[in-house]
Amino acid sequence: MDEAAPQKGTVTQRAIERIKAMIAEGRLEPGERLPTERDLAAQLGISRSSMREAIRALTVLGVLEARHGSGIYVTALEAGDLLETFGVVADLSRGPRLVELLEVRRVLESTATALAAARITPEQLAEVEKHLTAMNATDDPEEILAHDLAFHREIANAAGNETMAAILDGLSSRTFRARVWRGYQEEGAFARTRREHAAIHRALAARDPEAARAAAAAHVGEVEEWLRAQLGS
Amino acid sequence: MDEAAPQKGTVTQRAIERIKAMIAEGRLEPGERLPTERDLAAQLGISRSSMREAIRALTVLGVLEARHGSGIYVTALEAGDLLETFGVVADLSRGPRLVELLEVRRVLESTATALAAARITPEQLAEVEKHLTAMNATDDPEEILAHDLAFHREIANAAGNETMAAILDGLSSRTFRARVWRGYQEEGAFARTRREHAAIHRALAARDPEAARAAAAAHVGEVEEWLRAQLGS
DNA sequence: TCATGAAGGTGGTCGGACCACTACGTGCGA
DNA sequence: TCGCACGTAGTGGTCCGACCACCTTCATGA
Repeated sequence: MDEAAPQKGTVTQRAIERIKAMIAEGRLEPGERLPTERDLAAQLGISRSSMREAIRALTVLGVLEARHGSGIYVTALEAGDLLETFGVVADLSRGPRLVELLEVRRVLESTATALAAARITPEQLAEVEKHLTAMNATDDPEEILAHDLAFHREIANAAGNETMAAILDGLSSRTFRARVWRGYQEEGAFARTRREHAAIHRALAARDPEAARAAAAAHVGEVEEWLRAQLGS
Repeated sequence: MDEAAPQKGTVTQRAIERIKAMIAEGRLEPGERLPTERDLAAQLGISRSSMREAIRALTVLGVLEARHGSGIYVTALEAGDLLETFGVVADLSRGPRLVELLEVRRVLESTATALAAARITPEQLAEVEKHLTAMNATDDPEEILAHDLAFHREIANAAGNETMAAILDGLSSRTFRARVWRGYQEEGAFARTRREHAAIHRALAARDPEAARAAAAAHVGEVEEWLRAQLGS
C-alpha cells in the first residue's frame, strides 16, 4: 500500500525531506527523541547506511542531535541551533564576498546596537563595560579578539532578537574575524577601534538609539572600507 | 599513553573539518574535482561509509556537489550555494521566532530596496514592473505568491549585494511565505499589499532611496505586526 | 568523419558485523 | 532500608565488502 514512491533524487535526500517534514508538521517536537536509526531505516524502507547519511546531514544543519549510546533527538530548534552553519559561509567566503558579508553585518549590527540602546538592562550594560575595559587592558591580540567578540555579542543579545544575534554571531565567527582583523590591526587600527568601541558604549549608556546606530555603522564601516581598499590593490 | 591523538569528536566530524580546511586554505578551488570517495577515505584513514557521511554533510551545506557517475566537486562557493540552507531555518521556525525572522527581513529588505533605488538599471526596473502587473492581473494565490517572490528577488538583485539577496531569498522561502501569507491574505490584505508594492515601485522609478527604504520597511512591517497580533491571541 | 556501443570508473545503496558509549536495573554490602 | 558498584541490554559509531546506476571515454565500424 505504501508503494507509489516517487523516485526523485537519492533515497537519502528523500529521507532528509521526510524527517524535515515530520518536524515541520509537528509530528516531532523540539527535544523529542526519534526512533533508532535501525527503526527509522525500516520505516522508510531504506538501509541503515542511507538513513545515517540523512541523520548526519540534519545534524550538521542543527536540526538533529545524536547522542552516542542514547539516541537521536530533535534540537531545541532555536535560532542558535539552526544558524550555526552560518559560520561556514563566513569561513569559506573570499574576496568581494567578504565585503558583502561585512555590508550585511553593518546593516544588522547597527540595527541591533540601536535596539540595544533602548532595551539594554543595567546588568547587560555592566557586562559590556567589562569586556570593553578588558579589551583595552591587554596587548594580546587573541585576548583582544575574544573580548571584542563578546562585546558585540552582548550587545546583540541585549537587542532582544535571538535570530539577529545568531546571524551576527555567524558573521563574526572567530576564524572570519581573525582572517580580516589580522591585517586590519596590523595597520595600527587599535586606537581607532578603541575610540569606536567607546563611542558605542557611550551611546548605549546614554540610551541613545540613533547615536548607537551611527556608532556601530561607522565601526563596521571602517573595517569594510579597509577591506575594500585591500581588494582593490 | 596516546601519542598525538586528535581523538576529538567522531571520525566523520573530523573528516568534515579536514575537507572544509582544505577549501579554506585554498588547496581545493571552487569547481575543482575531489579525489574519489574511496581515495579520500584512504587518505584520511577512515572507511568509505564515514567519508560518505562527511561528503553528504558538506553537500547539504552547499559546499560540495556530488555528480552520480562523475565525481565530487567543490561548488562555486557563491552566496546562493552556501545560503541555500537558510531556507531550513525559515521552514522550521515557529511562533515568536517567525516574528524575529520578519524583523531581520524588514531590516535587510529595506536596505536592499534603498540600494536598488540608487543602482537599478532600466532593464531590471522593467522586470520589476512585469511582476508587479502580473501580480495584480490574477486572482490565483499561487501565482500571486510566485510573482510576489520574484518582485522582491529582482529588487534584491538590483541592490548589487549577492549575499544579501541570498539571505533574503532564504527568508522568503516559498513554504515560509505560504505559511504566513495564507492567513494574512485571507484578511483581505490584497488591496493594502498592492498599494505597498506600488509605493515601492514608485520609489524605485524615482530613484529615491529614502522613499524606497520607507516603503519596503512599511511593507514588511505590516506583515510583521499582523503576525505579532496573531501570536498574541 | 561521425554515430555507436562496450568498458571502466564513480557515486549510490545495501546488509551485516563489531565497537564504544549510555542508560537502567539488579544485587551486593553497609 | 539505603546506596553504590557492576553487569547488561540497547543505541549510535565505524568498518567492510558487495552490487547497482550512471557517466565518461574511447575504440570500433559504417
